[in-house]
Amino acid sequence: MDLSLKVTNCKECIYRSWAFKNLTDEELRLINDEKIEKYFRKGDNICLEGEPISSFMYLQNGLVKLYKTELNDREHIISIAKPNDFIGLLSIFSNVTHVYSVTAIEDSVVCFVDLAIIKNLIKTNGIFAIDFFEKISKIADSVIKTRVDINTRQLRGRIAYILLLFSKHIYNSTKYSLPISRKEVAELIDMSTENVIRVLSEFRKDKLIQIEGKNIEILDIKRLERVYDLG
Amino acid sequence: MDLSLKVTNCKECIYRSWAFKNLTDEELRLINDEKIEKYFRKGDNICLEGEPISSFMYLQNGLVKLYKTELNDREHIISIAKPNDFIGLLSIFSNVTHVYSVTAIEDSVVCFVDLAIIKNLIKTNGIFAIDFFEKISKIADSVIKTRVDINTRQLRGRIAYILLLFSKHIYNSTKYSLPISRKEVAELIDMSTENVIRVLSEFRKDKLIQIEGKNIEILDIKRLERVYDLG
DNA sequence: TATCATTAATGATATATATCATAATATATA
DNA sequence: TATATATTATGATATATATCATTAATGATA
Repeated sequence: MDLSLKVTNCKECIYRSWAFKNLTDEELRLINDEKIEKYFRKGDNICLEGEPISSFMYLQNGLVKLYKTELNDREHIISIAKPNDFIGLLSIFSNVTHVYSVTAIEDSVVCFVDLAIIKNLIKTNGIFAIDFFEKISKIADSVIKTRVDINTRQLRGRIAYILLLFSKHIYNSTKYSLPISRKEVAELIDMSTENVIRVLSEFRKDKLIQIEGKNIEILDIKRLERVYDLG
Repeated sequence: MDLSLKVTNCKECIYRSWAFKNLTDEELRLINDEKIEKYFRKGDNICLEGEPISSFMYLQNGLVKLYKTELNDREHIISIAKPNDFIGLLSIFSNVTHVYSVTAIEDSVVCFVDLAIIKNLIKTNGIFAIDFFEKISKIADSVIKTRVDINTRQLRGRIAYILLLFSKHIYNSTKYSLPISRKEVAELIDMSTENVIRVLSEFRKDKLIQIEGKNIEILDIKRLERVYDLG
């Protein structure tokens, strides 16, 4: 799909029903007129840590990573956002500058809506406000849960977690192409790149998965889930 | 202080100016009439994972821990909440049951306000809605940041982090009584109890801190910060 | 006060994980 | 296409951390 050819009208956006369902036609037209839809190639930066926040960002298509650059300029991935996620997490309310950087890990489409418009909708449309916060809270809550789930497990449990995450929550299939490198997996679950590779090889030898480069196929999801549960 | 003798009027509550500043007298009276102020002794449960959420909970006084019980029924502490924090984090918008358990680690006072009242204020008072989310977002954001900061460091850096956290963000002093056991510190930063004790002893030998049971005094905060920065 | 249970402390050992080294493969770039 | 660069892969080794064992200290309870 050549994303650069597609322009979406908010009214017809398949995600509208979820995030922006409680808007009047008038309010929706306002967003549609003001929104900017941008296309990013894999590897493109969407925003950088420290830059001022001016827009509410909504991932319409693709996949992006949210990450921080540590003191030793190692990168640390906080989470992977999928279509329908709000990319800026809660920072848009709690900060004036971006707390994380965001980069496309697949070709992606991001909708930018001026923050002032969103804030004004929250002020003037109470039903929208409640729905909006419900949505944004779920995403933030799941980021916290993910961090805890990862931290309380060791290598094998963490790798199992990641494999299941992509399978269940992102691609909805036991067969997919891993969108990030082994190094990025390491940055996401706080382990060394070598050990990510090693554990993946172990899983292959154990017939839990099949690997060919980026292509992953989960062969025994029940056993993989048990590896995750055991930590 | 015998907390059980004190009852606070919302209008005079010292925290009101921050969280509930944009309410009319009428709205404030509604909260004041409906709120329930409960007193908890150290060790008392305030809410348990899985229980239905019916109130918005606000820590007026004391200190509490938010934690999850893992499969192996080890407890894992997500964060420590201090006066002025919203205890339920974002779950009140994203869930119908509590995602974490909350227990007092010092004698504490919690205000319970019926969720329906808060949600109604969000719907009808736009300025309040914005302020409220700003506040709640900051707390959730800082929980995420803390988790990342801890996970990207190893033992010495993590212990330094905890010592500095209590000093800077909770007690505002380099000398304080640690409100949690070594075991709970371990549950908060994902390391073994023995190693928590060991690293604390190391820090004592290095003249970074002085310890007498629960009493901690940071002797060289600059060096302790460097230990944290180095990871 | 005596007794029990919990917490703190420390050493020895086992295990988990990171780092270093090297090679093979894949991917980008000129 | 050739060359450089990054990624994947695996083994050997060093380091970090957990676990086990034991004792001391502290706090709770009768």
